[in-house]
Order: sequence, then structure tokens, then C-alpha cells
Amino acid sequence: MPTILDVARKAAVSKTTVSRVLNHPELVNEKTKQRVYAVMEELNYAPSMLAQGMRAQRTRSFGVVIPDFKNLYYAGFVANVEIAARKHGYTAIMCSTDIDPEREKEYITKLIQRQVDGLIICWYKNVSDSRSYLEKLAKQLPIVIMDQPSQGLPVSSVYTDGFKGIAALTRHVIECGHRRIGIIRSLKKYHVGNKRYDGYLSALKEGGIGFDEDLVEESEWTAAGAALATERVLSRTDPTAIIAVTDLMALGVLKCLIDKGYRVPEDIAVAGFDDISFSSLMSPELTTIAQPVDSMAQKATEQLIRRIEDRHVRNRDIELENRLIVRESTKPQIHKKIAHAGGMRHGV
Amino acid sequence: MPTILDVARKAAVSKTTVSRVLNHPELVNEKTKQRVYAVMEELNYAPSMLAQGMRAQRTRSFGVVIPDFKNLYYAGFVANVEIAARKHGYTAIMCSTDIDPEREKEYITKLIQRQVDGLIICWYKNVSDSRSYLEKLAKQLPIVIMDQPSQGLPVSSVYTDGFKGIAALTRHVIECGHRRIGIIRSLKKYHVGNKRYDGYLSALKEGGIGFDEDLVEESEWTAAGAALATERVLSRTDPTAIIAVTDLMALGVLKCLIDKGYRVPEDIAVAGFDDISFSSLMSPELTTIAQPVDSMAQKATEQLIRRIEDRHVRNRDIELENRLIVRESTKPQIHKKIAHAGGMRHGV
DNA sequence: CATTTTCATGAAACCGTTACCATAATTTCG
DNA sequence: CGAAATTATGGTAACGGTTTCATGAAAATG
Repeated sequence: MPTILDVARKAAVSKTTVSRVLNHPELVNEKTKQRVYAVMEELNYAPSMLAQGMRAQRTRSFGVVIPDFKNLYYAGFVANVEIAARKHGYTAIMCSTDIDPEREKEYITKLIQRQVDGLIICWYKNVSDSRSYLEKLAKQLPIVIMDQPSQGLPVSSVYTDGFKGIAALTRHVIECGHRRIGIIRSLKKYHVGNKRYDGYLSALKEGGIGFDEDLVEESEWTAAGAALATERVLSRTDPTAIIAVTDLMALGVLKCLIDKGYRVPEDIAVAGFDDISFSSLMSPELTTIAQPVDSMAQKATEQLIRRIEDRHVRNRDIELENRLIVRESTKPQIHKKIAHAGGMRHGV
Repeated sequence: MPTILDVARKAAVSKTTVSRVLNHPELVNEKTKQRVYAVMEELNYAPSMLAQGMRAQRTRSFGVVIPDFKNLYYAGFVANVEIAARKHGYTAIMCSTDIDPEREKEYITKLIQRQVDGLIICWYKNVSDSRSYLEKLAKQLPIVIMDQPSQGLPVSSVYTDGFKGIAALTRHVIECGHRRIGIIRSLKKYHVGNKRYDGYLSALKEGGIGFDEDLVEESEWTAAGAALATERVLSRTDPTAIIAVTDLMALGVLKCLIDKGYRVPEDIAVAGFDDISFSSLMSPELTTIAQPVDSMAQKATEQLIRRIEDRHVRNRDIELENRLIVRESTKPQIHKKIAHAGGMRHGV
């Protein structure tokens, strides 16, 4: 790798001049400048970001900590963060923790050692539970928390309201005529899942539907877990609709139901949350709550970079609207025949 | 951020000693060592990797260039790369290029500026088409190419044989009794897709089935593209099976068929390639060729790190076996009734 | 006890870059 | 024409570590 000194020698100038050509070209004599450019080209020189970072005390990079690359919600998120980062000349360093708290702190420490200028963290627990840790962290560098508000912590945040989301979804299911509505919720330790579950409870109450704990099951954030949970619900009672707190889990619900011979939505309606790309590829297509991942990623990135570049920019809680997307999996009974006619097979 | 000098002053030693405590603790007096450790703890000191990297001329990090985070095949890949990297104390910096060649080179340049010690690249074109570029690159740092052999280039590679894979898949479909087998291939510019297509042609020939170009359509690497391509095939002819060169595309095929009222596999069988997690969540579950992503990621990472840490390690072409996974979407006609009995609905 | 060995520590150089300050050469202006 | 301003360039320090070499003190040896 050629260094600035190699360029300087070859162009018969000092390294200061080479540096100036890059950073303050207007201060350099035209001829010299051209000569230096030519040598740079020839040696294929690019300044070392390590040295630059060391000198400037900033690296134009930030860390992104997510639970899982294989989860399409986060995959969509990091993809959009990357686009936004690139637009501002930053590099995003992505880490996935598999919801392992130990690995999470390990990665954050490592990112700080790498002198990232900021962090975007998708925290799955309530941030309040890590208050002192986050407070210490926030003193060191700007932080954006995803998927939940900052709750008074000195960080920025970007999120949609999962409570409102699932409440709207539940209302929609109720409007479709369902009264025995099952829910596959996440394990209780996950804050984001709890908020969504609360939305379900609230909408039931508002709709005058009594709570039945037989309709509730917990599951890991996986399709397989949700499928098992669905079996447990079905073994106890007979819902006419089942809501899952993520689309991935809803796919597990769907799989379980179809394997058992239920028709969806005729026998049991299903709905999810996130609007991952596969939701519209399923048959039936999945009713869900869409989070605007692209603008969430963009807002998070931009807010982070603003705070990095101007320490006076204040932390903000940025709430974005999620939105109900009604698809086939909750088509009301009334429409059944029409839906069927439209999907009539015409074979070979 | 505390520096080594802060620690040194507080512990009343020189920074040399502090450094020695970290790197050669056996050379330091026990009492001094304890004192230094205590101060480190107190100040929450961690050495700056920038400075270390600068001095050591290596960063214990490497770049991973993939086409798309949102593609589950690559998502699985990067997740496993990360695990392997972590095990060896390395950080993987992930970049997704959206198959934009410009962005690809831009990212690679940036990664090199960041002084990554090596690169894992998922190249979608034939590496031979970028021979001179890759040769120059390989002079600068160790490189592992994913999904195709190195073809004489000075790089390592990890791949499965897509030709053999689709050939085996096609043979399986032929054995199921199909003779009119459609294929949704990728655009011709993608080398990996072309190899798979060739496997289809070879198996047809071997099975004594004449080639019919009406059965062939091109598509982007997307479900939506494949769905449209499927419509074009169906408008021309009547296949009894359709193979797609990726699972994602197979989902598009499936969607198109089901929307048009075909039963799968009774009317038309479907098969894909990759075994992404959703393939076993679909109804019907998708027959596919599984690539061992986890061991591919692990081998790629380990080979890269070996080459980074010992420049005498030689480049290797590592071919792993893919394997046919037969699921519902290609159940032979003979089994139709049994399959149906098993899936009989028992409603509410 | 004198000499050699071992142990413990520190000073200085270096990695590649940028910023500050100094200085030489040229131009402008009174 | 001489002083002041402008232009172009270079030397040096600093960023935060690690390594090499030097040195002084303590311990081991004959």
C-alpha cells in the first residue's frame, strides 16, 4: 500500500503538499497539483482511514447492532441504513447478537474500540432495564435506539407504536366479525413484544370482548415456535382468528393451520406484524401492520449523523406511523364466495 | 475516551509498562501489574484499535461484499461469517451492493482504505470477466470468492456446484414422471445462474427429453420477476413442472400458479435452489437444493483468516456438496391421494 | 566481594495523516 | 524602488499505541 510519503517523494514535494492537494486544493499551485494527481493515479494511492481517523479523532463510521441478520425485518433495516450511510459518506459496521446479552455488550465494546462515531442499537428489552449502562454509553458517543422511545434516556430513538399497531389490527379482525381471537405473543422478556400484546388486550376491551387466557400462547420469535404455540392454543380452544406479534410467527401459525387442514381465512383468519417481503408472497397473502422500515432506517441514520457532526443537535424521539395492510388472510366470511370465484382453478 | 497515557499517569508508570501489561504481562512485576489493572478497570480503558492497527499494519477485520442483505441466502451467509469471525477475534465489515458494479468497486476501495486484512466477495458475474481487476486486488490482500471456483485467479474460493445441483434436481423431477419441465432462469449476465441453467439442459439431454425453448424464461433474481416469467411460460405452453434457479424465484412461481388456480404439485410441480428458511414454511413445502451455507461461511472465513495470518498459506478452491431436499412441491402423481389424505382438513 | 545474570522499567522511534507555524519567492502597491 | 501583501511550500508536532534498545537495581554465581 503506497503512503502519502511515497506520493510525495515521487512527485518531489513534501507530504504536507500532498495532503494539501487532497484537503485544500485551492491553496496549491496548479502545476504542482497536476503532478501530484498524476502520481496518485499512478500509484493508485488512497489515504489510510486509520491514520485519518487517528488524527481527526473520528472515523466516519458507526455501529449497527441488531438481533439477527436472518430476520427479514432487520435485514431490510440494515439494507436501508447502509444506503443512508453511504449517501453521507459513512460506513456502517453491522453486528448481529442473536439476542445474546453477553455478545451484545462484547460487540458494543469492540465497536467503541474501533472508534465508531456513533451507534444504532435495536434493543429488544425495555431500555429502562439497562438505564445505567446506556447512560454511561451515551456519554461516550451519540446513540439511536430503534423500536422504542428513549424514556428519558440521553439517546435518540426511532420507532412506531406497536401498541397502536396491534390494537388497529385487532380492531380490524373484530370488524371482520371475529370474537374468539387468539394471539401468539413473544416471550415476556421482550419489551417490543409486550407492547404489542398490550395493544391486543386494549382492543379486545374496547370491543367489549372478554379476555380468555386459553387464547394466548407465548413463543420464541420464530415460525417453528409459533407453530407449536398454535398447536397448544388449538388443543385447548377454537379461535376463529389468530394474531401473531410478527409476520415470521404468523407464517408459523399459517403453516400449522394449513398442515392441520384448516382453510385460511375461511376457517381461521390470521394476521401478523412487520410486513416482511414474504407476507405478500404467501398464499393466502398475509394481513399485517407495515412498519416503514426504509424511512425508519433513514431517519435513524440521519439523526445519528447529525448528532455526530454537531454535538449541539439535540436528541429526538422520532415516532413514525405504522399502517394496517389488509390482505387475503383476514378476508371476512361474507366475501368468501367472491374470493373463491376469483381464485377458481382452471387446471391443465 | 481514556488513552494509554491516562492510565500510565494514574498508575505512576510509563505507557510502555501499561502496554506491556496488556501484551507481555509475564514481564511485569506483580504489584505493578495489579496497580495497572486496577486503573484500567477504574478508567474503563480499552486500547484504540485505530492506533493498534496503525502500528501493527493490520486491523483484525475483513470485508464481506454481498449483493443484497434482504436475500435470505446472503443473510444466512453473513450471519455465519460473523459467528466464525468472532470466534477468531476478527470483525467482519458487511457491505451490500445491490448488484451495482459501481457501488461494488466503491465499497471495495473503501474497505481497502479502512485497511481490512482481507475480503470475501460474492461475485455474481463470472470472475473471469474481472480478471485483471481481481488480479490487481489479490496482490494487495487475501481474497475469497464465493459461489464459483477461482478459475486460475490468485484467490481462494468456496462454492457448491450449481450445475450438478440443478442437474440432480431436474433428474428428480424427471423421475417423478415429468417431461414438460419449465425453467425460470436468471438474466444471462449472471454467471451463477447460467451454470445452474446448464445443469438443467444437461439433465434433460441425459433423460432423453428434447429441448423446448417455450419452456424457458428469464427473470430478475426476484419473486415478482419470476411470477411474471411464469405467466409468460404459461401463456405459451403447458409445463407439468417448473424449476426456478433460486428459492425466492420459486416462491414467485408458486404464487403465480396458486393465484391462477393451479394445484401444486398435483397440476404443476415446482422446485427451487438454496433452501432458504422460508422454503419449509410454505404450503406446499418447497423441493430444493440445499447449499450448506453455514459450513460455506465457516470455510470461507477460516480460509481467509489463515491466509491473513500466514502469507505462505496457499489459495484453495473449496467445493462443498449441495444436496437435494425433496418436499411436497414435487410429490409424484402416484402419491397424490395419500398426500391428500394426510392433509385432509378437519375444520372447526 | 566482584562479576555476571536476571528482572523491571523507561525513553525514543515509528505507523500515516493533518494542522499549525515558518519561510522563501513572487506580486502588488505607495 | 522598497515595503507590504500574497502565494506556495516545507518542517514539525500530534493522534495512541507497540517495539527496540538502554539502563539501573537486585539476585545469583565463582
